[in-house]
Amino acid sequence: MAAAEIVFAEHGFRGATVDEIAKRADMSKPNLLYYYKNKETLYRAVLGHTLDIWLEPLAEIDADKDPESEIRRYIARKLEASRNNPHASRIFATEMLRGAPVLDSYLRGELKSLVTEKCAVIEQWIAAGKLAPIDPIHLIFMIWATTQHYADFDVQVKAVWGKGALQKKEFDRIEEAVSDVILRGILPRKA
Amino acid sequence: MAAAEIVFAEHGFRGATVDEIAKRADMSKPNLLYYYKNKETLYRAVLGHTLDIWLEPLAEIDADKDPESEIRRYIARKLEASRNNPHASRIFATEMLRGAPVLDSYLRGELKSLVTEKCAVIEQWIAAGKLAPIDPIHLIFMIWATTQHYADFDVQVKAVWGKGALQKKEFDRIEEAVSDVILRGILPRKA
DNA sequence: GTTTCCTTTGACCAATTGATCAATTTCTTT
DNA sequence: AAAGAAATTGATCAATTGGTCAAAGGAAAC
Repeated sequence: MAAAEIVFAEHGFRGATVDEIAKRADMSKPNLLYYYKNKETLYRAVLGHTLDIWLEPLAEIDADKDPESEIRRYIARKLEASRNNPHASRIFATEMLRGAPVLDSYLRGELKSLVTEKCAVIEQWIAAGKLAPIDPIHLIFMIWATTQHYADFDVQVKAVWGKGALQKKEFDRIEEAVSDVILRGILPRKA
Repeated sequence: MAAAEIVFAEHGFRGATVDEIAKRADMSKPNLLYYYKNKETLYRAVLGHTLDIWLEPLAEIDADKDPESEIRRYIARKLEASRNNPHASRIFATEMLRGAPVLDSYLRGELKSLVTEKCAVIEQWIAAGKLAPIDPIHLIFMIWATTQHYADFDVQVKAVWGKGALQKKEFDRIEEAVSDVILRGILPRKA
């Protein structure tokens, strides 16, 4: 699974080869296909693991708590997930790039309902004057985009930022910078 | 080229097949290879086209003008590029995902210098009290991430937002939402 | 020790892949 | 219309692909 994650993340479903995955897992190709009957089964297994990581943090947002801490925590969690599991993030990206043939129903179903639900929470916060009047869905997209960027475009970030591998230290700076801009952007101005 | 863009965008370099590109361009495979001697040459040609679109908007940021209009315009331009050329955006993404073997030197060279230059501009604005003290590079990353998200994760956006194809109307709403949050996030508060 | 079941693999298969080539068609130039 | 250049393709190649299979290896049960 770990080997498959790496290869699928780098080359997408079609670009990945069963042989490369097998070699990376130090086993023969037939042996790999003994546990997963074909490439797609393996892909779906990996993708399933990916989804859990992806979905979890959003579900935790609590309407009863205060928006600043909730959103700050959400951004932190998302960045943490990107750091701890960059391959999962990238596999998700390749799946989206090819039009999400496998995840399509998940997107329209589970994910959409969860997002709708959390959008309502944000609207509630806005109505209570705790947030500036923004479009909730784009706020969510912004957080997704930004946090995933550091995993998916890791090479670009490293090259342009001039850092080597991004360590916890770098991610802490990222978290601070991202949270600050977004929260300043959505919290109502003091009277 | 247009056909190649589509196929490379969907499946990445390794996942794309010369045959599929040829068929999409209504020509035979040998005929395609008559103009581009191999798959990689074709890929590099497409990628070159991509880069122009990618780099251009950033270069336009002008230190002498006011940050609000400059950044608003940059976001608008980036979103426009994502809308007009979603495949370019996606090809760039697949290239990053596989570790940028082709673009690596570009990232460390041309792109890095341009970013460094524009970071200095932003620092200048901050020093002049025209912007809140933020980390310029993360602001740039945020803008890149967010604007590209709507092209690269198009399926996800459509599925979750519940829209069909994203038209100009949708992109106008996106532009407004994104610009508002980011600008509120970085402009200094009125005294 | 031997039988049974799970695991592993080398050899192999058909299909697909990127790429070549000779032969043909189409277009340009005269 | 003839000659030459450019464009196009069917046939073909070796290599790689996803996947199968029969046989061998290893661990647990008896």
